[in-house]
Amino acid sequence: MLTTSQLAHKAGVNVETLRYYERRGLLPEPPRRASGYRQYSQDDVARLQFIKCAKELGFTLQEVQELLNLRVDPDTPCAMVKRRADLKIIDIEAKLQSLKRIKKALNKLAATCSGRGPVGDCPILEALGGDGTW
Amino acid sequence: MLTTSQLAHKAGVNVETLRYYERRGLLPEPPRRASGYRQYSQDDVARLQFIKCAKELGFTLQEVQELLNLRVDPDTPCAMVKRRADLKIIDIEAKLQSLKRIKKALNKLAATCSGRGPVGDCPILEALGGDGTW
DNA sequence: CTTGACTCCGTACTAAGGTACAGGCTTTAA
DNA sequence: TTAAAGCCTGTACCTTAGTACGGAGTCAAG
Repeated sequence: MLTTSQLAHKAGVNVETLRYYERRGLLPEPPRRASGYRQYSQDDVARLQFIKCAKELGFTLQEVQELLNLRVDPDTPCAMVKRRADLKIIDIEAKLQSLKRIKKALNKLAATCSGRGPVGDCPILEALGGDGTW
Repeated sequence: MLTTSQLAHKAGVNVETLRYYERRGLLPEPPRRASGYRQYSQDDVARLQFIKCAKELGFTLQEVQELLNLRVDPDTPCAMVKRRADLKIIDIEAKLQSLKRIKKALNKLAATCSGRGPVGDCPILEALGGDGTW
């Protein structure tokens, strides 16, 4: 069992952030001691790490919540859960493509750099291919 | 040559956002007509699309700016540019791994769903592998 | 040559995601 | 057993990334 500050430390977030996430519904309300102190589990650490990670990938807290809530339960028919998951996958696939493209562009830039070739005003945009179709 | 609103429309952003990005230094100050009206080029469209895209991948405007400013010029030695580019690449590589992991987890969830197997409280976290090591 | 749409600038406001108190109980280690 | 450290709630504040005005000048179609 972890205290608030222990969880915050393990997950690398601020103590206040925990309460904020709880209010937002991203963290389930943990059991309390008689004194009212919160008692967290290891699962909460994993959950927080997932949240942090997803946030860094550009998901809003709203979206993170949707990901965490994707579950098969009696109230949401199976097909609907699957459909939602599939939509998220498409979303993620698009992100993957964009990231790969930027990575490629950076590699190209690094290569150009070593090669001492002439470079324009904004190599990163040029390296992405000047067609401008994002 | 594009007017402010034409550029905004093409790039799918608000007119005010253009001025904001200019203030922040994300968009170069465009040439002006005698009247003071801004004159944008196609390059600006590409630049904006890149900004939009990078933002959706979780980069802050600050980071986007750093990406756009990665260039080989007399004031920044070649090796330094390369080093910065390489750091960004590492950053992006980490994002790619995380995204792939989430995608995999979603696929697993979708499969579980079809299979009608029993699921725990938070399938997405379970699908990620309960080790909690992010 | 006017009238409605567009643009300018400066400033103020918003929304999301936290962060920081204040005041008051608990725990714990000396 | 008491003082420091930790935790509780509620509320206020902060930063980032825009958005929305207001008042004034500009453009272009009729």
